[in-house]
Amino acid sequence: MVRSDARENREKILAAARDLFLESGEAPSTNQVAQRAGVGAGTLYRHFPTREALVLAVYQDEVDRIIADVPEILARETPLEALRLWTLELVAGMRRKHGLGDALGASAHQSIAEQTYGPVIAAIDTMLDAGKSDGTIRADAEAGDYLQFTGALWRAAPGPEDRAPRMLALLLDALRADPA
Amino acid sequence: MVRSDARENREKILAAARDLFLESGEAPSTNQVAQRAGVGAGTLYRHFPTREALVLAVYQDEVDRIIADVPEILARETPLEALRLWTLELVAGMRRKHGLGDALGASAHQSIAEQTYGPVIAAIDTMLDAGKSDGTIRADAEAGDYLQFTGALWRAAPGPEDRAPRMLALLLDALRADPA
DNA sequence: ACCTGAACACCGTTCAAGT
DNA sequence: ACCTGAACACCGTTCAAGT
Repeated sequence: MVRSDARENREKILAAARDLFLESGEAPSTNQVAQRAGVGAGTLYRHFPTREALVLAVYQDEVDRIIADVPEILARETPLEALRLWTLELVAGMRRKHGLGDALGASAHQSIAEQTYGPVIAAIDTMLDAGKSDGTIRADAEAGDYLQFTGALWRAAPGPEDRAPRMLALLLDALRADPA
Repeated sequence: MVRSDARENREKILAAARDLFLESGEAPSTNQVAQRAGVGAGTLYRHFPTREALVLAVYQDEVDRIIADVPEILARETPLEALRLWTLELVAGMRRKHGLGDALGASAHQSIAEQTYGPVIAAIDTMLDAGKSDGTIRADAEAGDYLQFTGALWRAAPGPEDRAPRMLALLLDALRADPA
């Protein structure tokens, strides 16, 4: 049985992590998060056994929200255009949450990627398959490769000029089926 | 005047950082590096005022080595093929040094990217320009966008199967000039 | 059952004291 | 001029003691 105070604490911790990150743009320390949430450090570690688990939970939320948009976009746009619009959303979302994983280390990053991998791949596959069916997307396009490429898009810092839209156009050019 | 012991210490510290990283695959702490190099912590900070500066120095070495290969490759290969071979080298080099920057944080990552940016862009431009001149590479190809995309290649973990060669082929397809 | 918060081992960095 | 290494403030994580 989960006590209601435990459930509330979990939410308070997640909210504190999100808020602190939004305020500073830097990944907050676990002790900072616990203090902001008004709980002891041990309580944080009861709910999230490791810093990685806490960051993962925040990411998962964002990714779920973005994935949920796919059916609607695909219903009203052509497959390639749906892919373009959705990818811009993904890029914006990843940029929002990015710094969170900064203090994490390679293996932690990888396990986070693995946890969120399946659903995102499924979302991309939905759009790729639609394009392969109507002949607008080349048949050998791979969702895994595509996802990997999107990483390059949100890492392109939008300084004076955002490279992402132009890079995305180039990438979609590569995916377009030959008119042959 | 730089004393010879100071010059030697600089080299010892860099070598220690490289060795420790090679052994563990994880970014070593500055105190670990100082101990391995056989110098005090303060000496390390005299030569590299910040952890970031130390990591940057190790990266710079690797990048310089890779850039130096461009003229030779371009002399014996077609521009697109030179770009392909050189990019595979870059991917291998980046994968070798990657974990080093793990503990660094977004702003440090960015300043490292900026420091190494110019020479790498120049190297890519050499190859792109060669291809634009002979009409094999589309005229609107951008070195900055290309470099950004290569980040997605070396981040593609070579697990059971390395995605990088196939992703690179797709990317080069996009750069190829229309036969129109 | 769940919580608190002092404590642990470690981190990057500093600085007084030495040569 | 350059070096050493103890010390500082902080980190992620643990665990005895409380309710």
